[in-house]
Amino acid sequence: MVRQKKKSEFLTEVELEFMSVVWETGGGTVRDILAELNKAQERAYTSVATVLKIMEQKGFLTSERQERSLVYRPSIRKVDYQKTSLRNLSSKLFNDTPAALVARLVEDEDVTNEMLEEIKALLDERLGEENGS
Amino acid sequence: MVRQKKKSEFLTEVELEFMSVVWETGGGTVRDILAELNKAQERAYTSVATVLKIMEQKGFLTSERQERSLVYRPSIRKVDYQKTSLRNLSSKLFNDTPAALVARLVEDEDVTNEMLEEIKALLDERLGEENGS
DNA sequence: TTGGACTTACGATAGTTTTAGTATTAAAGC
DNA sequence: GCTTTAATACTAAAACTATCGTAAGTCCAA
Repeated sequence: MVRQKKKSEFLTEVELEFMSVVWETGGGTVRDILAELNKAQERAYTSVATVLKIMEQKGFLTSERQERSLVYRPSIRKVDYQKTSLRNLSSKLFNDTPAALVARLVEDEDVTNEMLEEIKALLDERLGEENGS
Repeated sequence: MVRQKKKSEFLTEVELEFMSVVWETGGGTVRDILAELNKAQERAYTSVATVLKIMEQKGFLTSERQERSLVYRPSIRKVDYQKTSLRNLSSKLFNDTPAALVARLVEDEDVTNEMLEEIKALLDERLGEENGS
Protein backbone atom coordinates (compact mmCIF):
# COMPACT_ATOMS: atom_id res chain seq x y z
CA MET A 1 0.00 0.00 0.00
CA VAL A 2 1.42 3.31 -1.04
CA ARG A 3 0.96 6.05 1.45
CA GLN A 4 -0.42 9.23 -0.02
CA LYS A 5 1.85 12.14 0.65
CA LYS A 6 0.38 15.04 2.51
CA LYS A 7 0.48 17.70 -0.13
CA SER A 8 1.34 21.20 0.85
CA GLU A 9 -0.69 23.66 -1.04
CA PHE A 10 2.46 25.59 -1.87
CA LEU A 11 5.37 25.16 -4.19
CA THR A 12 8.94 25.15 -2.95
CA GLU A 13 11.43 27.64 -4.34
CA VAL A 14 12.69 25.29 -7.03
CA GLU A 15 9.27 23.93 -7.83
CA LEU A 16 8.03 27.44 -8.42
CA GLU A 17 10.80 28.03 -10.89
CA PHE A 18 9.86 24.83 -12.71
CA MET A 19 6.20 25.67 -12.58
CA SER A 20 6.84 29.09 -14.05
CA VAL A 21 8.39 27.48 -17.09
CA VAL A 22 5.52 25.05 -17.41
CA TRP A 23 2.97 27.83 -17.17
CA GLU A 24 4.87 29.90 -19.69
CA THR A 25 5.35 27.17 -22.25
CA GLY A 26 2.24 25.19 -21.53
CA GLY A 27 4.38 22.20 -20.61
CA GLY A 28 6.42 19.61 -22.44
CA THR A 29 8.84 16.76 -21.99
CA VAL A 30 11.60 16.67 -19.42
CA ARG A 31 13.98 17.66 -22.17
CA ASP A 32 11.86 20.63 -23.21
CA ILE A 33 11.60 21.91 -19.67
CA LEU A 34 15.25 21.25 -18.99
CA ALA A 35 16.19 23.34 -22.01
CA GLU A 36 14.17 26.29 -20.73
CA LEU A 37 15.47 26.00 -17.20
CA ASN A 38 19.08 25.75 -18.24
CA LYS A 39 18.92 29.19 -19.78
CA ALA A 40 19.06 30.43 -16.22
CA GLN A 41 21.01 27.71 -14.43
CA GLU A 42 22.70 24.47 -15.40
CA ARG A 43 20.91 21.41 -14.06
CA ALA A 44 21.24 17.70 -14.74
CA TYR A 45 18.57 15.94 -16.76
CA THR A 46 17.77 13.56 -13.91
CA SER A 47 17.42 16.38 -11.42
CA VAL A 48 14.73 17.95 -13.52
CA ALA A 49 13.02 14.62 -14.10
CA THR A 50 12.96 13.93 -10.37
CA VAL A 51 11.47 17.28 -9.44
CA LEU A 52 8.82 17.02 -12.14
CA LYS A 53 7.85 13.55 -10.89
CA ILE A 54 7.54 14.90 -7.35
CA MET A 55 5.49 17.84 -8.53
CA GLU A 56 3.15 15.40 -10.21
CA GLN A 57 2.81 13.43 -6.98
CA LYS A 58 2.02 16.65 -5.17
CA GLY A 59 -0.68 17.43 -7.66
CA PHE A 60 0.82 20.43 -9.40
CA LEU A 61 1.38 18.67 -12.72
CA THR A 62 -0.16 15.92 -14.78
CA SER A 63 1.72 13.72 -17.18
CA GLU A 64 0.76 11.89 -20.30
CA ARG A 65 2.85 9.48 -22.32
CA GLN A 66 3.62 10.60 -25.82
CA GLU A 67 5.83 8.33 -27.85
CA ARG A 68 8.56 7.36 -25.46
CA SER A 69 8.38 10.44 -23.30
CA LEU A 70 6.18 11.86 -20.63
CA VAL A 71 4.66 15.22 -21.39
CA TYR A 72 4.03 17.30 -18.31
CA ARG A 73 1.30 19.89 -18.10
CA PRO A 74 0.14 22.21 -15.32
CA SER A 75 -2.80 20.95 -13.33
CA ILE A 76 -3.38 24.26 -11.61
CA ARG A 77 -3.79 27.59 -13.29
CA LYS A 78 -1.31 30.32 -12.64
CA VAL A 79 -4.01 32.83 -11.70
CA ASP A 80 -5.33 30.44 -9.07
CA TYR A 81 -1.91 29.95 -7.61
CA GLN A 82 -1.37 33.68 -7.62
CA LYS A 83 -4.57 34.10 -5.66
CA THR A 84 -3.65 31.39 -3.18
CA SER A 85 -0.27 32.97 -2.64
CA LEU A 86 -1.71 36.41 -2.16
CA ARG A 87 -4.23 35.16 0.32
CA ASN A 88 -1.47 33.42 2.18
CA LEU A 89 0.74 36.46 2.27
CA SER A 90 -2.16 38.62 3.29
CA SER A 91 -3.09 36.31 6.13
CA LYS A 92 0.41 35.63 7.39
CA LEU A 93 1.87 39.08 7.13
CA PHE A 94 -0.90 41.63 6.70
CA ASN A 95 -3.54 40.63 9.21
CA ASP A 96 -5.88 39.57 6.46
CA THR A 97 -6.31 43.12 5.25
CA PRO A 98 -5.46 43.43 1.55
CA ALA A 99 -5.51 47.19 1.87
CA ALA A 100 -2.51 47.02 4.20
CA LEU A 101 -0.77 44.92 1.59
CA VAL A 102 -1.38 47.43 -1.14
CA ALA A 103 -0.31 50.18 1.22
CA ARG A 104 3.15 48.64 1.42
CA LEU A 105 3.22 48.24 -2.31
CA VAL A 106 2.26 51.83 -2.81
CA GLU A 107 4.85 53.26 -0.47
CA ASP A 108 7.58 51.32 -2.22
CA GLU A 109 9.47 54.02 -4.08
CA ASP A 110 10.45 51.55 -6.79
CA VAL A 111 6.85 51.32 -7.85
CA THR A 112 6.34 54.04 -10.40
CA ASN A 113 3.41 56.41 -10.66
CA GLU A 114 2.62 54.84 -13.96
CA MET A 115 2.15 51.51 -12.22
CA LEU A 116 -0.04 53.16 -9.63
CA GLU A 117 -2.28 54.65 -12.28
CA GLU A 118 -2.55 51.24 -13.82
CA ILE A 119 -3.59 49.80 -10.50
CA LYS A 120 -6.13 52.53 -9.97
CA ALA A 121 -7.65 51.84 -13.35
CA LEU A 122 -8.14 48.22 -12.35
CA LEU A 123 -9.92 49.22 -9.20
CA ASP A 124 -12.18 51.62 -11.02
CA GLU A 125 -12.97 48.91 -13.49
CA ARG A 126 -14.21 46.49 -10.89
CA LEU A 127 -15.91 49.10 -8.78
CA GLY A 128 -17.56 50.57 -11.83
CA GLU A 129 -18.72 47.32 -13.29
CA GLU A 130 -20.46 46.31 -10.08
CA ASN A 131 -22.28 49.57 -9.62
CA GLY A 132 -23.38 49.59 -13.22
CA SER A 133 -24.65 46.04 -13.39
CA MET B 1 32.50 35.83 18.36
CA VAL B 2 29.29 34.77 16.74
CA ARG B 3 29.52 33.86 13.12
CA GLN B 4 26.82 35.54 11.10
CA LYS B 5 25.31 33.09 8.69
CA LYS B 6 23.60 35.46 6.28
CA LYS B 7 21.40 32.77 4.90
CA SER B 8 18.18 33.27 3.07
CA GLU B 9 16.69 36.68 3.30
CA PHE B 10 13.39 35.00 4.10
CA LEU B 11 11.82 33.44 7.14
CA THR B 12 10.62 29.87 7.17
CA GLU B 13 7.02 29.08 8.03
CA VAL B 14 7.73 28.56 11.71
CA GLU B 15 10.14 31.45 11.94
CA LEU B 16 7.50 33.76 10.54
CA GLU B 17 5.09 32.65 13.23
CA PHE B 18 7.71 33.39 15.87
CA MET B 19 8.59 36.69 14.27
CA SER B 20 4.97 37.76 14.23
CA VAL B 21 4.82 37.35 17.97
CA VAL B 22 8.05 39.27 18.44
CA TRP B 23 6.82 42.09 16.24
CA GLU B 24 3.52 42.19 18.05
CA THR B 25 4.92 42.17 21.55
CA GLY B 26 8.17 43.93 20.86
CA GLY B 27 10.05 40.86 22.04
CA GLY B 28 10.87 39.23 25.33
CA THR B 29 12.41 36.17 26.91
CA VAL B 30 12.04 32.64 25.62
CA ARG B 31 9.38 32.11 28.23
CA ASP B 32 7.45 35.21 27.18
CA ILE B 33 7.48 34.21 23.55
CA LEU B 34 6.66 30.61 24.37
CA ALA B 35 3.62 31.74 26.31
CA GLU B 36 2.32 33.70 23.34
CA LEU B 37 3.05 30.93 20.86
CA ASN B 38 1.42 28.24 22.95
CA LYS B 39 -1.90 30.01 22.73
CA ALA B 40 -2.00 28.66 19.20
CA GLN B 41 0.01 25.46 19.44
CA GLU B 42 1.78 23.55 22.19
CA ARG B 43 5.55 23.60 21.84
CA ALA B 44 8.41 22.61 24.11
CA TYR B 45 10.47 25.30 25.79
CA THR B 46 13.65 24.08 24.14
CA SER B 47 12.09 24.07 20.68
CA VAL B 48 11.30 27.71 21.01
CA ALA B 49 14.72 28.50 22.44
CA THR B 50 16.41 26.69 19.57
CA VAL B 51 14.45 28.46 16.88
CA LEU B 52 15.03 31.86 18.46
CA LYS B 53 18.76 31.17 18.61
CA ILE B 54 18.77 30.24 14.93
CA MET B 55 16.77 33.32 14.03
CA GLU B 56 19.37 35.39 15.80
CA GLN B 57 22.13 33.68 13.81
CA LYS B 58 20.24 34.42 10.64
CA GLY B 59 20.02 38.07 11.60
CA PHE B 60 16.29 38.40 12.21
CA LEU B 61 16.63 38.93 15.96
CA THR B 62 19.05 40.40 18.43
CA SER B 63 19.42 39.28 22.01
CA GLU B 64 20.52 41.01 25.15
CA ARG B 65 21.19 39.47 28.52
CA GLN B 66 18.81 40.66 31.22
CA GLU B 67 19.28 39.07 34.62
CA ARG B 68 19.71 35.42 33.81
CA SER B 69 17.70 35.38 30.61
CA LEU B 70 18.15 36.47 27.07
CA VAL B 71 15.69 39.03 25.80
CA TYR B 72 15.06 38.78 22.09
CA ARG B 73 14.06 41.74 19.96
CA PRO B 74 13.38 42.13 16.26
CA SER B 75 16.28 43.37 14.23
CA ILE B 76 14.20 44.04 11.14
CA ARG B 77 11.03 46.05 11.00
CA LYS B 78 7.84 44.38 9.97
CA VAL B 79 7.14 46.94 7.27
CA ASP B 80 10.51 46.24 5.71
CA TYR B 81 9.91 42.52 5.72
CA GLN B 82 6.49 43.09 4.23
CA LYS B 83 8.10 45.06 1.44
CA THR B 84 10.75 42.43 0.84
CA SER B 85 8.11 39.73 0.68
CA LEU B 86 5.94 41.68 -1.70
CA ARG B 87 8.85 42.36 -3.99
CA ASN B 88 9.70 38.71 -3.96
CA LEU B 89 6.18 37.62 -4.73
CA SER B 90 5.91 40.21 -7.44
CA SER B 91 9.12 39.10 -9.06
CA LYS B 92 8.56 35.35 -8.78
CA LEU B 93 4.91 35.18 -9.67
CA PHE B 94 3.81 38.43 -11.28
CA ASN B 95 6.57 39.25 -13.73
CA ASP B 96 7.68 42.19 -11.64
CA THR B 97 4.50 44.07 -12.36
CA PRO B 98 2.74 45.10 -9.17
CA ALA B 99 -0.32 46.02 -11.17
CA ALA B 100 -0.78 42.38 -12.09
CA LEU B 101 -0.56 41.51 -8.43
CA VAL B 102 -3.24 43.97 -7.49
CA ALA B 103 -5.31 42.75 -10.38
CA ARG B 104 -5.48 39.30 -8.80
CA LEU B 105 -6.31 40.84 -5.48
CA VAL B 106 -9.07 42.87 -7.04
CA GLU B 107 -10.70 39.99 -8.83
CA ASP B 108 -10.78 37.95 -5.64
CA GLU B 109 -14.44 37.98 -4.78
CA ASP B 110 -13.63 37.71 -1.08
CA VAL B 111 -12.17 41.18 -1.20
CA THR B 112 -15.01 43.56 -0.49
CA ASN B 113 -15.78 46.79 -2.26
CA GLU B 114 -15.11 48.56 0.97
CA MET B 115 -11.57 47.22 0.92
CA LEU B 116 -11.21 48.30 -2.68
CA GLU B 117 -12.27 51.83 -1.85
CA GLU B 118 -9.73 51.82 0.93
CA ILE B 119 -7.06 50.75 -1.49
CA LYS B 120 -8.06 53.40 -3.96
CA ALA B 121 -7.83 56.06 -1.31
CA LEU B 122 -4.26 54.99 -0.61
CA LEU B 123 -3.35 55.31 -4.26
CA ASP B 124 -4.90 58.74 -4.55
CA GLU B 125 -3.02 59.80 -1.48
CA ARG B 126 0.37 58.95 -2.90
CA LEU B 127 -0.42 60.12 -6.42
CA GLY B 128 -1.79 63.35 -5.06
CA GLU B 129 1.09 64.14 -2.79
CA GLU B 130 3.69 63.68 -5.51
CA ASN B 131 2.36 65.77 -8.36
CA GLY B 132 0.00 67.99 -6.45
CA SER B 133 -2.84 67.43 -8.87
C1' DT C 1 25.87 24.42 51.24
C1' DT C 2 23.20 21.97 48.76
C1' DG C 3 19.33 20.92 45.96
C1' DG C 4 15.62 22.77 43.20
C1' DA C 5 14.18 25.76 39.65
C1' DC C 6 15.58 27.99 35.51
C1' DT C 7 18.44 29.06 31.93
C1' DT C 8 21.13 28.47 27.56
C1' DA C 9 24.10 25.24 24.85
C1' DC C 10 24.56 21.20 22.34
C1' DG C 11 23.22 17.50 19.84
C1' DA C 12 19.96 13.83 18.11
C1' DT C 13 16.37 12.62 15.10
C1' DA C 14 12.96 12.58 11.61
C1' DG C 15 11.25 14.66 7.62
C1' DT C 16 11.75 17.58 3.36
C1' DT C 17 14.27 19.65 -0.45
C1' DT C 18 17.61 19.72 -4.01
C1' DT C 19 20.63 17.54 -6.81
C1' DA C 20 22.28 13.86 -9.43
C1' DG C 21 24.32 9.02 -10.26
C1' DT C 22 23.05 4.22 -11.57
C1' DA C 23 19.81 0.70 -13.27
C1' DT C 24 16.43 -0.68 -16.26
C1' DT C 25 13.62 -0.64 -20.13
C1' DA C 26 12.16 0.43 -24.74
C1' DA C 27 12.86 2.13 -29.36
C1' DA C 28 15.73 2.59 -33.46
C1' DG C 29 19.18 1.53 -36.53
C1' DC C 30 22.26 -1.40 -38.63
C1' DG D 1 19.27 -10.17 -33.75
C1' DC D 2 22.35 -7.01 -31.52
C1' DT D 3 23.91 -2.63 -30.18
C1' DT D 4 23.38 2.16 -29.38
C1' DT D 5 20.52 5.67 -27.68
C1' DA D 6 17.29 7.85 -24.83
C1' DA D 7 13.79 7.69 -21.60
C1' DT D 8 11.96 6.82 -16.76
C1' DA D 9 12.59 4.52 -12.18
C1' DC D 10 15.20 3.91 -8.31
C1' DT D 11 18.44 5.28 -4.91
C1' DA D 12 21.10 8.30 -2.29
C1' DA D 13 23.59 12.08 -0.27
C1' DA D 14 23.89 16.76 1.45
C1' DA D 15 21.57 20.67 3.20
C1' DC D 16 17.90 22.54 5.66
C1' DT D 17 13.76 22.41 8.96
C1' DA D 18 11.33 21.40 13.06
C1' DT D 19 11.20 19.42 17.34
C1' DC D 20 12.82 18.21 21.68
C1' DG D 21 15.92 15.76 25.28
C1' DT D 22 19.94 16.07 28.08
C1' DA D 23 23.96 18.51 29.90
C1' DA D 24 25.79 22.11 32.35
C1' DG D 25 25.85 26.39 34.58
C1' DT D 26 23.65 29.89 37.93
C1' DC D 27 20.86 31.76 41.49
C1' DC D 28 18.24 31.43 45.64
C1' DA D 29 16.17 29.63 49.70
C1' DA D 30 15.82 26.20 53.31
